[in-house]
Formats: sequence, structure tokens, C-alpha cells
Amino acid sequence: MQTQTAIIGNAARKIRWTPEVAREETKPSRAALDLKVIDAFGTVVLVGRDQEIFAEGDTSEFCYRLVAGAVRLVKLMPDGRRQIAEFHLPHDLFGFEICETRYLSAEAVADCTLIRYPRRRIEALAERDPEFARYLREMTSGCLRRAHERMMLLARKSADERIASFLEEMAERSGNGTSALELPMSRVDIADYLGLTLETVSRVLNRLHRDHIITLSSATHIEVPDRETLRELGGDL
Amino acid sequence: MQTQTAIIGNAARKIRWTPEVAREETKPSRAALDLKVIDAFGTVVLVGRDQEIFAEGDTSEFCYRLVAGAVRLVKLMPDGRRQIAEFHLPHDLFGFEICETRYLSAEAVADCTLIRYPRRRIEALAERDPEFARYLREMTSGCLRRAHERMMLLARKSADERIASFLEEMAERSGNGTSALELPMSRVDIADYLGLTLETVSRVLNRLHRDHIITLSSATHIEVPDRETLRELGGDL
DNA sequence: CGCGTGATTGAGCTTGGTCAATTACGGTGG
DNA sequence: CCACCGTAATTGACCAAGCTCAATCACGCG
Repeated sequence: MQTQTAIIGNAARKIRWTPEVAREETKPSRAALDLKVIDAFGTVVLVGRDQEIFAEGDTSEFCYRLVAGAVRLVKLMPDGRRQIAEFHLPHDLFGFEICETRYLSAEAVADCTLIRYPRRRIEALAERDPEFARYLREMTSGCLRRAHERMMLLARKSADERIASFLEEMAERSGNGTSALELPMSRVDIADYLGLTLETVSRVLNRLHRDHIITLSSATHIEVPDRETLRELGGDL
Repeated sequence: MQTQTAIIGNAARKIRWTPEVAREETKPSRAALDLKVIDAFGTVVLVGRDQEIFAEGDTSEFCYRLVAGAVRLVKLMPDGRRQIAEFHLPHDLFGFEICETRYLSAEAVADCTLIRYPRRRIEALAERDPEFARYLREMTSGCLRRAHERMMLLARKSADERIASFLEEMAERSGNGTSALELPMSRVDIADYLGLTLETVSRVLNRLHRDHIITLSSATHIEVPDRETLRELGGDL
């Protein structure tokens, strides 16, 4: 069980945290069993919007499970060009890679509830529990697979295809069956995730709206009546 | 010790294979110890230029160590757009990710000598040898890290920066100290690795030549007098 | 109600892609 | 040894997708 609560950033006062929040994360999945085994190490952490969870160059002391909110993994070039390597949604684990110092930073896209695990103890567990070690390997393999998919997107897809793929991915991952989709991230974040500019993101999104492929009720709330159409537009057939 | 030799493709006759070839792979490194432990499972495999080692959709039956030659990991879109996820050079291991079926294919850029390991036995070893399991995790983590670096390149770097980064990477990895660099892959392959067209690759390469930043003795043989300059042009400072 | 951030929209412009012609090169056979 | 051939690379002229710059709009919050 989680025994402590830590707070990162000055936005903690904005968060209405209840014990229920932390419980929301138990989702029946292949991973459920494996995760129970590390719950004992966990500390609940609240992070305000745009606060840093860890930074490029930090020593990799913790890894995380996202309970509520959204997280972006950011890579910066010296001149400020930005690339978002990954968005994490509730139930995702991140920061588990083996590396002495972080090569990208993690930031809260929205106010977040996280569970934080000391990497030292995770590593120790992996050392004596082959099943858990394999689970970690599966996770990293999954990340790698998605990374390869993203390379294809970044290297070869048109702006329209990138947006369609993105919406399809988000609809899939937020996965609440309905056609409603709430995007927690800004246009800039989407652009930096897809290798575009915010203007292009905005234009394509609004064009899709005009063409009745999606409905933009507000900037962040999107209706996706037919996910299949999006898949087609995404270019992967 | 390797006990068998298998041959893939019709180009085997072109390869002059001697026992020495297989020995060339022992390179003193952090990994050396871990690798000895799987050598017993290995089968030497010869693969001719442009032959497929495994294909998207195959069940992941083997993983590989490259002894000589070069390998590309390729991802295709239904309409034929192509993306090279990774080039592998001698000493690299690949195909170790955990996934039932391959989501990209591996092809020989040049005639290759490989050692092939049954994944079943690798997995079994990981199950009972935590140190080896950790080594596998480190490898996958390393791949993921490079994948993130490539995302930055594909999403945000100019053509010039991509080429410079590429040359720097190749110089680093072939790592024979000298300024000479032999590129085993074609312009098309380079383009598909960097998210460009072959024309752009050619243009930039020849411009760098004209500006005396590199010397193109032939299409594949490149001199890199000052690697530091390339690093700067690569944009990562 | 007014302010500030984020989103939208428009008007050129630039980078890299497309199409096409030409050149270089490695291998083959006379 | 050299002429020939097919592939790969180079180079040029043009084009367009998406970027830049800039103005305007919308919405949430005090």
C-alpha cells in the first residue's frame, strides 16, 4: 500500500485529491498481477500542470505510474526546438528504462496524480523475480515498437495523416468506447508530438471539422463519429 | 561454439566465409561476458545482399548478432512508403524485442555473416539468469534511447543537420579511429533512414564535399577530416 | 467587464520533393 | 584490355506542402 504522499510544484493547492483518486488506477489487464507486486514501494505524488516530474540530465532515481492526468516526455535541442517523444495517459508506466541519467524530461500536461517507485527497489525486484523482469522487458519492447511507428509517422506521413493517426491513437488509448474524446494537451504539444507547427495542427483539425470527419465542440473536446475513417486517413490502411 | 552453418538466399556462393570471420566479432566490451553465455546456441548464417533475414508478420523465432556486413530494419506502408528504423553494423544484436510477430523486416544491406539464436532459448536463459535478463533490458533501453534521438532528427532537423548527424553517427559507430568512412548503404537507404529523398541526400552530401567538410572519394567512401565540425552541423551542439 | 493565454485564420515564402535528363561506375563478355 | 550495359548517383528546373509572420478571435478567469 502507498504510505506517503509527496507534492511536486506549487500547484498542489489546485488539486482536489481524495483517496479515491489513487484507487482509480486498478484496471484489469495482463499487467495487473505484476503491478500488485510493486505497489508496496509506491508513493503517491501530485504534480501541477506544466510542472516537471524529472528533467533531462537528472539521475534516474524513480519510475512512475500515472493514475490521473497526462504526462509528456520532452526532448529539447540546444536552440529550443522541442520534440515530445511520448504522451502518457492514466494507467501508463514510464521512466523504467535502464539509464543512469535521463535523456529526456517528463512534465505534467495537466494536473497529475502519480505513483512513484524507487528504481533501486524495482531493479532489485527484477533481479529476484524473473516474471517481473520479463514484464519490464515487455514494456520496454512495447515502447520501442511504438517509437518505430512514430518514426514512420514523422518521416513519411503528411500533416493530414499525422493528425488522423494521432486522433485515432488518442481515441484508442483513452478508450472509453464513446465517440467523445478529450485532448488534455495544447496545440503546441500536439505539434511537437507530430513534428508540425501549431498552425498546421489547427488548420488540419478545423478542416477535418469542416469536412465532418470530426466535430470540434471546443478546442479540447472532439467527437469522433467514425474511427474507421480516421484509420484510413492515417495511411496505415 | 557455433555448430552449424545455415545459408539464406542465393548469394551464398558470393561469400568467402572462413572460420576467422566468425571470430572477428569478439570485441572487448561490457557485453562480452554476457554474450559468451549464449554462444552455445548460435548458428552461423550467411545472407546475400538485399536478402531478407526476417519479414514483417513473421513469428519472432530467432534473434541475431551481426558479425560482418550491414543490416537494415525496414518498415513499409501499404502504399510503399518506406522507413528504415535502424542500421545494424558488426557486433550489433537485433531482433531481441519481445513480440509475437515482427512488426518490421530485416534485410542485408551488404553480404552478411550473422549468428542466429533461437529466441526460445534466449528467453529461457533470461528466465534463470537475472544478469542476462538485465543485459537484455539494457539493450532494449539503449535501442529506445536511440529511437528517441531519431525522432528528434526526423521531426525537427533540417536536411543538412540530418546528414551531418548521420555521418557523425556512422563515423562514431564504425569507429576505426581513422577519418575514412565506408558507407555500405545506398542513397535510397540513407534517404529512407533520414526521412528524405535520395536526391536531397545526394545534393547535401555533394554540397558538404564542395564546402570541404567531407571528401567524397567515391559514392560510398567518405573522408571525415573533422568529426567535431559534423557534430556542430548536426545541431545537438 | 476586461485581460491574457491559446486558438484560428490569412498571406507570402522556403525547404525539400518531384520529374527528368545526364553522368559515373562496376561488372560482363567479346 | 576495352566496349557495353544496367544500376546508382548526380544535377537541374520547377512545384507544393507546410512554415513563418502577423492579425484576429474565443474563452476562461479574476
